[in-house]
Amino acid sequence: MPESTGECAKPQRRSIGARRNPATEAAILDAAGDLLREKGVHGLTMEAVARRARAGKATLYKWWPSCGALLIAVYERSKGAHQHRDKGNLVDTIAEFYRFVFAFWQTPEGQVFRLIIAEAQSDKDVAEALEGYRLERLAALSEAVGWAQARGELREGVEPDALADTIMAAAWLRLLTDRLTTDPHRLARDVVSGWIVEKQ
Amino acid sequence: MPESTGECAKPQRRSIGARRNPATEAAILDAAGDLLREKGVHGLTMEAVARRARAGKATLYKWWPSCGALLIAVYERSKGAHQHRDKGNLVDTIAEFYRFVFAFWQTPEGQVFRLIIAEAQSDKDVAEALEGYRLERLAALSEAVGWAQARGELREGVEPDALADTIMAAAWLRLLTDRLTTDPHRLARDVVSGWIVEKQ
DNA sequence: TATGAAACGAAACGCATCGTTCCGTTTGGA
DNA sequence: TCCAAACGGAACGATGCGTTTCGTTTCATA
Repeated sequence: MPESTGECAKPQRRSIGARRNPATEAAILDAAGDLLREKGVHGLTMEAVARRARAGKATLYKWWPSCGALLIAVYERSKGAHQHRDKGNLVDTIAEFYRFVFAFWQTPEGQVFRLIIAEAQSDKDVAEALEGYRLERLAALSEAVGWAQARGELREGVEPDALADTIMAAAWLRLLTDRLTTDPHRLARDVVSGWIVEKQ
Repeated sequence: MPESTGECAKPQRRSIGARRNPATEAAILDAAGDLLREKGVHGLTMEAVARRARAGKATLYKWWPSCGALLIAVYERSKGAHQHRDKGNLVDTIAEFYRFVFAFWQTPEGQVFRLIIAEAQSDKDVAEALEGYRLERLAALSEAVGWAQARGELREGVEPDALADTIMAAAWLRLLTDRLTTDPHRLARDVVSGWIVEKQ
């Protein structure tokens, strides 16, 4: 008895002429995302994605040359970009940031991010995409730190970029070592409060 | 023409009776390490290791049930454990720590560590081994921070464990984002100096 | 001294995925 | 009108997977 290949009830797509079919792209990314959530990284194979999306493997390889490219595309579709808001003091601002990313990273969509980091350690293309995303988020975080600095909240000589790097490092370590249940506010205090000017 | 399978000139080993052959273990770990260095993670397959070590796959699977287990074993053989030494002040102590790990992580042996972190994101056994190692190193680092605290160097309320976590996070982030050339002393200052009591 | 147990290399098994290559169909754009 | 490009589908050989079987070697036990 042939094994079920998952949901294939969708009406089969066809070429819509000499141009890319958006429905195909969507179907493939949907399939890839589902497979990731259901079976983890090792379930994300080109074969399985093609089967599930009812797409030809040639089509898959044309647009996403590798498994890593597919991984990136899946993440790009669902990545959450935290909009930093100044909570009046740095600790609360960073705590809010930690609260957001920890919550997001615990969702099926967010779980993909840790796989991206992992894949980046051996896939140059993924590493490049990750680096771009990291710098983008670092800039946003650094800006938030800058608000505190402008307010005179920070000790002299503190560089927002360096502090933002440290803040981000703490978040990544929690993600990679399965500690996303860390209390966000306490972590923010442990990482940041040393750089705040002492109250008189 | 049959393709060369690498160095197989070694005299073939045999059973030495009803006990594990140390030469076999060494040959396999050597082969695994070489493959890792030469071809990266994707070059580390059970097939290739067995071929290179002139070992049976059954032997391989008996002692290392998975690729992850092999990865751990390779790392365990060569892992460097930094012996923290108090340099008189925390920044210098941590700078020395960063200097050591960055240098080690840039060696072929040390490069394996980033692969371990990557593998741990999808392999439970590797994650467990990594967590053990992390806690061990965290304890050592925390102890070094404790020296500074005992000396009265730290601001009140600083918890050595939390600070050590932050220090380690900064190191991991540099490893995972290819920034091991970061200046160790400057990084130590950026991460740690906020927690030092202000000089009068 | 005889026998069983365990480790070893080697070969083969069926299965899955790889990345590529064809094919026939569909349809937009020149 | 016709070429070009995208599409699904099927097949290709190659490779790794994890397991099994075989014949061997030698230690440990009886």
